[in-house]
Order: sequence, then structure tokens, then C-alpha cells
Amino acid sequence: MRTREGNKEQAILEAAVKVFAESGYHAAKIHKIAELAGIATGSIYSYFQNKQQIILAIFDGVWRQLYQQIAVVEQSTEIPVIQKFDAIIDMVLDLFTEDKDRALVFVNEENHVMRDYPQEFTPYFEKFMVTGEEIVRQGIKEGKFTEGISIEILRTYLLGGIRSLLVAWATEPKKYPLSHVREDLKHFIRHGITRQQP
Amino acid sequence: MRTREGNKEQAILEAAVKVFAESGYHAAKIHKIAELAGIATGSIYSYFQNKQQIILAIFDGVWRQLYQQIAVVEQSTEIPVIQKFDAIIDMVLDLFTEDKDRALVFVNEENHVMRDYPQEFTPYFEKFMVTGEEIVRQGIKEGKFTEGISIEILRTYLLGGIRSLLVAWATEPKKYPLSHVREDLKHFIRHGITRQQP
DNA sequence: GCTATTTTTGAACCATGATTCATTATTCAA
DNA sequence: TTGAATAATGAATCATGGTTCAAAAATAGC
Repeated sequence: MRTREGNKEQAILEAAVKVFAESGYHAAKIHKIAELAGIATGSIYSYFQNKQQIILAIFDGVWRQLYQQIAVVEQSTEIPVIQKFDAIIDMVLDLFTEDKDRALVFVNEENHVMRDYPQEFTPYFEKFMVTGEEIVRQGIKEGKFTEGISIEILRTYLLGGIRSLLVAWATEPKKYPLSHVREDLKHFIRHGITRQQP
Repeated sequence: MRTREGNKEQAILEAAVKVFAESGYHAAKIHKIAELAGIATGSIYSYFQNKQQIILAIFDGVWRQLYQQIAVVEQSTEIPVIQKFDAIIDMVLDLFTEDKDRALVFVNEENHVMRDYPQEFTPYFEKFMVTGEEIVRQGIKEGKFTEGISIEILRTYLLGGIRSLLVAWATEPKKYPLSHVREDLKHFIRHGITRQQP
């Protein structure tokens, strides 16, 4: 018998994130991922069925983490609703702080992955969304958020804005320092662009 | 001598938008674009150097239109700054109202096109951004917009939110009716989620 | 109608790169 | 120490699809 040495699956995933971030999913070459992971090309296939399963696994990992965290926030009765949004921002930014490449893959590839393999896309995505909407509903109920707005539209808008900033930061960290992004983002979400009356 | 019949270049672009929207740039097949355009595969290449020039042409068209329109808005002394944002929203949504496919290509493919062919990407993109920032600066100067925020961050956030909503609408128009998207978007941009005091 | 010129055609070419699989290496249990 | 049994290898396979190009078709001027 021969046993598997090391955590190759993890190594592959990490290598894949790097390569996908750099060249995009389609241009990414399996042999390059293998090289980066320090294994042979063929070995990839004893850990993943094929290329698409690799990217699906990456998204599963990200959304699983995000869902677990938003679930905690949602449940909390300590935090005022309005601050739950802050917590979500922090949580998303923190998740990617140490890993720009993951941020890039997360933002750049999601659209086509969801389109191309809708059946196999991680269920944590849906769960995350539902939970987020729950928070918004809570805020409206408490009279803290504007009523009459569409929750769907709000969440799509916010997520889009956040994503866009993630790419910007990951691509040009100097120009978009995370600390500023964090603060400005929280401000815009709460108050929009209109100046606050003193 | 033989003269070219019809506007094949236009036909190719329109077909390409459809095909890119449906399958994404990478999975899109040239022969399918040709078929849709009603010409032979090889003919594509007497109008465009290659596949990438086609998608670059699509982006050039969109950003040119957007730039021309934002330039008019920016110049206007009639419209109050705060309403210039409304005008921009209207202008973007109107541009895509008749063409969901163009919206999808615009949002889904831009990231990788800009990354893969940064040199050849339309100059109207930059021009649009600069003009947009000019409007924000104007708003801050007039004391209408919050000061102390990063214009770069703001514009990235807004654009991301808008794009995200465009895809949502183009993919599920029933769930995201353009009229609602339009109103809610304007509201969020101005006031964020916090409830307005009566 | 005829010819020169340009457009259009679409089958063939060819590069690319994901995936396979026969071979080799490694480990554990006996 | 030996030999199943499984892991790892990477060269070969094979499908895909962008691009080319020789041939055919269409047009305008004569």
C-alpha cells in the first residue's frame, strides 16, 4: 500500500487560485497549476475530476466561510441591525485581506461559473443570500432601513459594489487601501452620497 | 470590381453580442457568430483581424456612447449636481433597455478583456471615468456631497452596483423590473439604506 | 459580354491544452 | 524482505475551434 503524502488537494486549490487569478479560468493551464502545486499534471486528476471541479471547489470554500460568518451575525441579538452591515463588510474584507488572488477569482469568475455549471454551484451561495435578506427585513421591520425598497435589488446592488471594490483593491492596493475602502463603503451603504446635515 | 453588399461589420457585431452573451467570450465560436450574421466563417476575417478585435469593438461602441452622453450631462449648468447622478443612471439603463445581450457582455466580459488587452481597450472608458469624477468633485465643492470620501472608491462602488443590477435585470427581467431598478438605484445612491427622518 | 478586381466562401490546417493511461515509484502488512 | 496495492508520473492522445487560403462568385467599368 502506498499512502498519500501531504495535503495535495489543498496544494492544488491554492495553486489553482493563483493561476486562475493571474490568467483567468479559461486561459489557465492545468499543467501550470500542477507545476505550482509541485506535482505532476496527471496527479491533478486523482484529486479532482476535471478543471471545473477545481473552480467549483474554490467557490464552495469561499461561500461556505462567508455563509458561516453571516449566519452568526444574523443570529446575534447584541448587534444593532444597522451595525450588522458593518459586520458583513468587515467579514468579507477580512476574508480576502490575506489573499488578493482569491478575491480576484471570486469576483472575476463567478458569473460564468454560475452560468456554466448552475447545478453544481455551491449551495452556500443561496444560503448566504437568504440570510442577508433576512437581516434587511429585520432592519425594515425595526424602522431603521428605508421601506418600500426591493430587497433583491438592494442586495444585488450592495454585492456588486463590494465586489467591484474588491477587484480594485486586489489589482491596485496602493490606490485603494483596504482601510479606506472599509470606511467609505460603510458610509455609502448607510448614507449614500448626499452630505449629512450637521 | 465587386462592392460590399450590406453592412456586414454591423451584422457581425450584433451576432457577436448575442453569442458572447449566451456562452461567454471564450466558449463563443466564430463559426456560430458567422452563421448568425448570415455569412461564411472566413468572411469574419475580412472585417476583423481576429476574435479579440470583435469584442474590443463592442466595448468601444458602448463606452463611446456612454462617454458622449456623460460629457453632455457634465457640461450642463441647468441640472443640479445631485440630479446629474440620476441622469447618469437613466442614461446607462436606457442604453441597455433594448438590448439585454449587450448588457450581459458589457458586464461579464469587461474584466478579462481589460486585463488581457489593456493596450487596446477603448480610450472612452478612461474618458468616461474622468468625467464622472469631475461631477463628483463638483458636488463636493457645492457642499451637496459628503466630503472626505475617496472619489475613486465611490466611482468603483457605484459602477459595481450598477453593473451588478444590469446583469440581474438582463438575466431575470421579471424579478428585476427596470423601472424599480431605476428608482431604487437612485435612492440608494443618494441616501443609502438608512431610513430618512420624516 | 468580357475582364479585372474585390469579396465571399468553407474546407483544411494547425496550435493548443485538457484528459487519459501505461508505466514507475512508494508504502505497508505479512 | 517481499509483494500487493495504491499513488504519482508525464508523454501521448484527442477534441476543439481559431485562422488561413485557394477557389468561386459577384460586381463595375468598358
